Amino acid sequence: MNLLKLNQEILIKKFHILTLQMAPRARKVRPRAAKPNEELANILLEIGEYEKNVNLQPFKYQAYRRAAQSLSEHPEKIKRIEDAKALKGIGKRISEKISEYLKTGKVSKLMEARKNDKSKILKELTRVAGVGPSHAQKLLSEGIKSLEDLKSHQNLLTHQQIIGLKYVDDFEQRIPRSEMAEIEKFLFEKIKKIDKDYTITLCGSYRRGLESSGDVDLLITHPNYVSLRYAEEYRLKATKNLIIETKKSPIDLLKNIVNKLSEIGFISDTLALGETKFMGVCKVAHDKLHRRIDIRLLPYDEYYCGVFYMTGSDVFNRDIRKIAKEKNFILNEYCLRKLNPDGTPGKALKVESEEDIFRHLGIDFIPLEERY
DNA sequence: AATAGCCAGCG
DNA sequence: CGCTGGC
Repeated sequence: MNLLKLNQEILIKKFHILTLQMAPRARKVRPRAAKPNEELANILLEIGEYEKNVNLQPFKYQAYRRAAQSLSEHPEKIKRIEDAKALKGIGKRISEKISEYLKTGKVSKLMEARKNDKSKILKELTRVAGVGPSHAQKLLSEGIKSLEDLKSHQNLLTHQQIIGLKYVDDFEQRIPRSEMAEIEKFLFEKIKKIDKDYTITLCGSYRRGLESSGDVDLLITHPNYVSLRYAEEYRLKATKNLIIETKKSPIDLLKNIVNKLSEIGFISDTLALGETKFMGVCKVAHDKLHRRIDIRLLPYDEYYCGVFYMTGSDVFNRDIRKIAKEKNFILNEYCLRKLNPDGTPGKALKVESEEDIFRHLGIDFIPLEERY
């Protein structure tokens, strides 16, 4: 009996009942404070989008987003500029905008951006999935001014963008929780039929219990696929039954699923398909819209760090990673490691559930519904 | 200096 | 191959 087999059996036993990580019931009451600064926050967000899409300034966009986030979380209406400056993420330039807003009720930079034709067109073009600020500028320079123009000049688009254009309207619609649950059930049944050892988890806001989601984010794993780190630690050798990450043997674990889901008509389009990541389009029933779906294959030993990370929220992830750092751990998408006195990371800790992450960090488990 | 890494497409 | 863009 080799070590691998033993390990696998233990893991499989342990994981079997958890194979489908059921998402929690929807939040009953979302503890939602009033948002007295929402208008201001939205103005900043809009300026941020302008910086990103028109001025190609993604970092300014991030800065505006952070500021907007601070403001919308702040429970009291900002009346004086000093109150705003005290919030995190609000520095000199942004507080100037807030000052102007407090005095006049508007921000001239935004007013100019709104009446700027170029920015209107770029905003319209970037509605297409796969068209970012850079492509949008290029399209504009070739005379494309609207989605209508794009429809008649598809030769200017990549395959991804053609699909994005085809479904622009669908992709802008949120996915109701009930439909997410239907998708989850469907995927579970179909994937288990391919191979019962697959573990699958629908992550993102759905897993946190929100009433709607932007897209479908599915993580999958299989005991036959482990990380290189894990293989080295247990001195595992790749075999026909064990695939080790980064060993250049083709991994079919994802493709098998994608092929099957395409065959039965659930997946309608493929945007990108590699060995570990699929991006595409799905539709769960005729009366439903087309939805963006990502499927990621993770090594078995890294699964729960991945699930934790992909469940978010991103703000929550940042907070937890900070706590980890304070306690001399380093947490990322793949693993949790204790830092040595010299600051280098030690061996990956065993993480076989999300609870393990909290346990290692010495903090109480934070329920899915509370991960803002 | 800013999240990170996968995939497509291009030269 | 390495780079860029998008997500």
